[in-house]
Amino acid sequence: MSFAPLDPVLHNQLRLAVMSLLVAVEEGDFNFLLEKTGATRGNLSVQITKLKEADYITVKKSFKDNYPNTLCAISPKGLKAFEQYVTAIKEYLKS
Amino acid sequence: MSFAPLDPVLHNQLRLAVMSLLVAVEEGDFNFLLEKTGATRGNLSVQITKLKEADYITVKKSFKDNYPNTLCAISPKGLKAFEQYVTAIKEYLKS
DNA sequence: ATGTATTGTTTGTAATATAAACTAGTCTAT
DNA sequence: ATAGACTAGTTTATATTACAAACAATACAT
Repeated sequence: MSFAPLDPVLHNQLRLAVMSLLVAVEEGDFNFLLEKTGATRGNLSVQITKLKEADYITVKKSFKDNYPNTLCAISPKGLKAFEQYVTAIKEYLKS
Repeated sequence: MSFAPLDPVLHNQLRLAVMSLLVAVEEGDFNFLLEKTGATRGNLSVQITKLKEADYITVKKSFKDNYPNTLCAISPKGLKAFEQYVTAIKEYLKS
């Protein structure tokens, strides 16, 4: 292979967008991610779960102004994976 | 959306690799792509078909040394799509 | 108490990815 | 000439994935 494999967890539009946002802000809640990504809630919920299962993000559930609030933050493992993904896909992009 | 949508035809590891190769070489046959990508023949066949159906590549079938030979080349539409994909995904990568 | 809004989760369907199995033909050695 | 191995792909079957619609649980408003 001339091409490094692309982490399947990250090679998804919405999950990659979420990770990109979390790398930048360090912490973001469900609505922040919802708004920034433009995703549906259902899809976002699923992809957050997948990122959490991969230990790429941490998810803290609490209440904010009486409403449930889901806080996401990137994990060290997630940051590393993101950086590796960036390196890997750049290989594909340089034409 | 802060993030431009990613062309689903290109947001696939093998198809992206094929396009990346074809952008560089302008013309490549099945075995060239097979070797460079490390894909299985079955998978490569399917993805070449999809790229052709999207009019991102042209496919010319002929015979070379008595064996069937499938020559792929990027199309103007494909080149444009590839460049747009590159632009779009870079948005996700700059953390 | 009834309706509407908020914040998510679960489920159902359709699309996708991939390797294994298959097809069609060619070369080699006997 | 034919059996066996090889080349060059294609088709298929299965498993996974993506995503939106439907659902749930609570909160707020009238």
